[in-house]
Amino acid sequence: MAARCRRGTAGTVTLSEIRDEAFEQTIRSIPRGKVASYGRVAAAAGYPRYHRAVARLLKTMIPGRLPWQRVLGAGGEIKLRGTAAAEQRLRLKMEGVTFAGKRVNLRLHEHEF
DNA sequence: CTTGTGACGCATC
DNA sequence: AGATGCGCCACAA
Repeated sequence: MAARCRRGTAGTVTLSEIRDEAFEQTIRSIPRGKVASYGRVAAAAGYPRYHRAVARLLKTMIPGRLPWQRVLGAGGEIKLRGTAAAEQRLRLKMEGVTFAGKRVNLRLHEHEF
């Protein structure tokens, strides 16, 4: 997939856009019923230490095109607040993801990249 | 250029 | 379990 450059202003592709692209693909690679932490997604995409960038992406994209619900905090904890957290939890349960109280059973659902 | 803030992560208390 | 502190990166003011 190398013929998809040219975006942003005047055909330039920023590094952040490249990372976002990698993050998106990585998130999409998480199969149904599996989950991964922000840090794991970042590392799997080839950018360790960029976990915060992953969080920022998910927040900004506000996507219906990514399985955002499969991205959790380290330890399988949902890092959202209020209704959003409830929704994520519901969507995960619909996929068959089981919870141990407040957190996901990573032993069963953590995705290996 | 410096600060503050954030869907974060990890060690420590 | 909840609170703090430090590290990390991006971005707005």
